Amino acid sequence: MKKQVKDKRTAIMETALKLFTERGFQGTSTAQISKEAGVATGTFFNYFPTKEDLINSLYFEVKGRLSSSMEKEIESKSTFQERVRRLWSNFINWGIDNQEEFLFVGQFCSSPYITKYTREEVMKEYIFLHNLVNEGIKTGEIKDFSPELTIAMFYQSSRAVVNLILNSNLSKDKNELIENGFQIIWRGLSEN
Amino acid sequence: MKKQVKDKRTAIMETALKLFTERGFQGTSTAQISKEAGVATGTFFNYFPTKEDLINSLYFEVKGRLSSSMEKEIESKSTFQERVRRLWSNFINWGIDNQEEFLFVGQFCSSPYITKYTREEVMKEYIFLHNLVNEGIKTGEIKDFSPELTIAMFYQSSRAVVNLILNSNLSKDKNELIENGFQIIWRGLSEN
DNA sequence: AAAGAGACTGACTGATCAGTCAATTATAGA
DNA sequence: TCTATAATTGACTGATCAGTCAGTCTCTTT
Repeated sequence: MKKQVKDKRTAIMETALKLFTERGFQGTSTAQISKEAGVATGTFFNYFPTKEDLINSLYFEVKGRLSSSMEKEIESKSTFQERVRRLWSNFINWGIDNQEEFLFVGQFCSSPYITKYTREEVMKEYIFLHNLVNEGIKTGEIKDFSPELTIAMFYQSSRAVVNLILNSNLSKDKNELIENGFQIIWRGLSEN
Repeated sequence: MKKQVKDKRTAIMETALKLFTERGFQGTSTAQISKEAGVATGTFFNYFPTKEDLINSLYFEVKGRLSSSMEKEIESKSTFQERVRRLWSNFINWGIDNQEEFLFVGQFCSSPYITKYTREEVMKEYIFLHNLVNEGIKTGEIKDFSPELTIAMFYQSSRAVVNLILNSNLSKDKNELIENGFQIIWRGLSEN
C-alpha cells in the first residue's frame, strides 16, 4: 500500500526533525524516533538502512524544500534588485515559518556529519544563485567580487537575521529587521 | 602539585576540543578523551563533574580567548573605520589560526547544548562591541540600525569569510577575501 | 477463501556509554 | 623517616545504543 508507506516514512522524518533540533543528532536514539513516530524500531530500519542515512535524507529533503521556497515568485519580479530582495525575504520568512528545518540545517552544516561531497551535492541545487550573481556582475548591478564570497555573505547574513528574529520574541519589528538587513547587504553588494 | 593539575586539565580540554570538532559532542566519549589525553577516566571526572560541564567550560574558555584576540590593538587605531577594520581582520585571522576553536564555537552555538543563559553570559564579554556600535551611531559613522542587527550581520559575515577561506585551499587570495569582505560589510553599515 | 507478497513488529544482541569507587601512588609537612 | 592529605587509577555498573531477525499481520490476486 503506497499511502501507508509514505505515511510512515514521513512520520519518521518529521519526528526525527523535531527531536534532532531538540536534542541533537547523537542525543536522539532511533528507538526514541520510532516510538514517537508510532512505528516499531524494525520499521525504522526498513526505510533507512542506518541512522546516518536518515540524517542525510532529511538534509537533502529540507534543502530541496528551501530551494524551491527561495525561488518563489522570483521570475515575476522585473528588476535585479527586486529579485534579490525577494530572495532575501523568501529565505528569511522560510526560516521563521520552518524553524525546525532552519535549525536542523544549521546544526547539520556545522556538524562533522557533513562531508565535502554532501556540501557540493547540495550546492548543485543553488546554481540559480550563481547565475543570478553572475548576471548582476555582468550588468554592473553588483560589485565584481568572487561569487562565492557574495553568496556566502548574503546567505549567512540572512541566517543572522532569522536567528535574531527567532531569539527575540518581538514579532512587531520582524519586518523592520528584514528590511534593514536587506538595506545593509544590498548596499554592501551593489555597485550603486 | 599545582603544575601537574593544570597540565592534566589542559590536556583534557585540548584533546576534547580536537575530538569534538572531528566527531561531534555526543560522538566523542569521555573514555576516548581520557585515553587520548593520557589520563584515566576517573581523572577526567575529577576535573569535570560531567561531560556537559567540560563542554561548557571549553566554550567559555574559547570565547574568552577569542574576545581578547579581537580587541588586540583596537585602541591604538585612531579612526572609527580603522578600528572596525581591525576588528574584522582580527576575528577572521583568529578563525584561520585557531580552526578547531572556530569550528567548536560554531558547532556549540547551533547545538541544543547552548542555553539562553549561556548565550547571554557570553554576550557580556562583548560589551565593547555594543559600545563601539553605539559610538559609531552617535558620531554618525554608521547607520542607526538596531545594534543587535548590526553586530549579528557583522559577526556572521566574518564567519562566512573564515569558512570560505578554510574550505578553499587557496591561501593566495586569503587577504583579498578578507579585504573584499570588509568592503562589503563596511559599505553596508557605514553612513558614508 | 486460499495463498503469496511484502509491510510491519518488538524482543533481542553485543557494543558502548557516562559515571563510580575502593585501592594505589605521589606529595608535603613534621 | 613517618604520616596525613590529595591526586590518580582502571575495573566495574546499570543504562542505553544502533541494528537484527524470526515471525506476524495485512493487503492483493485469483
